[in-house]
Amino acid sequence: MLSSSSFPVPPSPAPLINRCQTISELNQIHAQIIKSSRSSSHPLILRRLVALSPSHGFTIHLYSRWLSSSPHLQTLRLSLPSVLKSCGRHSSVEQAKQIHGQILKAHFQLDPYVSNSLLRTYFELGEDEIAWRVFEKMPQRDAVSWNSAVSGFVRSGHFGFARRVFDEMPQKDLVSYNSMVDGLMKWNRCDLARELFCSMEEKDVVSWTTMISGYVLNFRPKEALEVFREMLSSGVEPDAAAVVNVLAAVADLGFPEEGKWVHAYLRRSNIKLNSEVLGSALIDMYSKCGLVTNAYNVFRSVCDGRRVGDWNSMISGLSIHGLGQEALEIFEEMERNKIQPDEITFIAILNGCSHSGMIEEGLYYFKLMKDKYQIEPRLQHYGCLIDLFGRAGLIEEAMRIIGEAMPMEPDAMAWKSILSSCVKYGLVTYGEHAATKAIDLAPQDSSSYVLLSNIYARNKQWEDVERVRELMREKRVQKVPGCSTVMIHGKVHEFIVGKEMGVGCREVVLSKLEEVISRLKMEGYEPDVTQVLVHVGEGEKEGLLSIHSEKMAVAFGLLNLEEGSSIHIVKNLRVCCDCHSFCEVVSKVYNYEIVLRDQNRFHHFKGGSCSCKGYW
DNA sequence: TTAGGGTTAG
Repeated sequence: MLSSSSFPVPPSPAPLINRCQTISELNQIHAQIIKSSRSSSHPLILRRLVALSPSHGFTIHLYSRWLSSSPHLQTLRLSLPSVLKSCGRHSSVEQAKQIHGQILKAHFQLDPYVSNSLLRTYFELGEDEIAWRVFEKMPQRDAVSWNSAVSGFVRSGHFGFARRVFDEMPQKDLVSYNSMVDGLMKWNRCDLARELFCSMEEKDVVSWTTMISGYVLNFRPKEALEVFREMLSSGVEPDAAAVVNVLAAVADLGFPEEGKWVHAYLRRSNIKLNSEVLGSALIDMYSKCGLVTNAYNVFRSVCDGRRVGDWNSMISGLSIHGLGQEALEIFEEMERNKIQPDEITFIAILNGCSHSGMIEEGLYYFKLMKDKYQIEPRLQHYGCLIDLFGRAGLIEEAMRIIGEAMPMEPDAMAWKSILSSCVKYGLVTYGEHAATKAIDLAPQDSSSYVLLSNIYARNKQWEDVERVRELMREKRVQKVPGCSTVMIHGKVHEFIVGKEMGVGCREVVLSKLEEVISRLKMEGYEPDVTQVLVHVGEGEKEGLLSIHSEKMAVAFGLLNLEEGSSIHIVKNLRVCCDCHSFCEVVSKVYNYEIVLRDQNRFHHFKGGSCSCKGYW
């Protein structure tokens, strides 16, 4: 450790302060500054302190100490934004109000620089009404004040107010437009956002990134990529934030071609690859596109092993590929390297355990999280435990988590997790109970109804199946149609249940499928006709089942790709049992590898078996 | 330097 005397304070200590990476480094410089009684450096110290995000208590302590030494007004003025920022970040409403009082006492409310910080802090604390009063009472509003009000209301979800402030603004600049476009996107109004964006005379990298992230947010990754291409041709150079969003769009789509191109673009660009979150975005993109080896290579080469997010992305990537053991090894390496795991790390770990059927390990890490790392398990962690037991068929243990172990009320997701395990193991009574709870909590979510009706159908309770259908009609719940996409020679083809394909395409695909199914039957494949929502004649049912979107995608792949190659499919819902065994047999009989990403995870079918080993 | 876009999550 360096002694404080080895840090002579230069004429301007700013560069030294900003270079501090740890609180103790900062403390040493602080000691020097106090000795040289250069109190004008206090605001810089405070700003760096907040950037290093220590405890809020420490920030307040330091600030109060300065306050009691009656600093110059200018010193106080420059310190206020940092202290307020800390209050906002640590949800300290009372402290913020106290500082508000001090501001009024010193008449700083006349100063937009100070009032704007106050405004932002109240929005961040969820105190919209106070924020609005501060805004209304401001004797002088500058561009920052107006823009803070717009973005404050956008963030808090009061879009109506954001629009009003935006419309009333005396002068709009780029920041105002970008905030408004962002608000429209967050409010799911892609069309209006696009319109406003197009009307802008000047667009900077933030404007383009706002559009890209907005489309990603609204589950429209294709449009996000189109905007990125437009951006490149318009001559605006992307930065790290832009690329992170583009990678998120590629990860959503699930086909790596575009992602590889973005990665190559990054290497050529001036963007620093190991900066901030780019590494974890790349890892995530490769894992979600099925290339977990590429993800691993990025993790080893691009990332420096210091950011918890990189580790989390890697663990989560291995987990969704069913590589639970490998995920645990990465976690152990993380512990050896003294990287502090966070709550996301444990969600990824627990998810990995549940996708690999590792019950003992899952329970061990759940305990480790609480005991060693003092991370209080949240709803999501309990959800993972429920999933862990449920997937393994241990429904009673899963129910015990809900009934006894967790201190909070289960959400719809927890009940749906129980429900889908009941479908898998044919447990009608538990399934009915879980479905009732899930529907209660999320009445518009069609999946609970569909799962319940599948349990009944499997048990041949056709009247109950009809009852569920009636309930759906009553509540106007629309079933989400299954959709599978497959990439053939660089072009994405989409198959949606109940939606017409291109002219002639349907006939070709269906006749191929028919041929495939009859060949598979000779190899022992028996279509499982129980997972159909509608009760119809046996022959008809088989027909309905055969058009699940992933089957069409497989048939299309067989038609267009050479034997021995890999068919890469992305599906929006969870794969059903029948399609799962269909893919298994296809991979053996036809000698194709099938890589299928469903709603939850990856299935790699090869030589008649699947990497998920039945855990999905 | 008080205002706008940023990864990992059952």
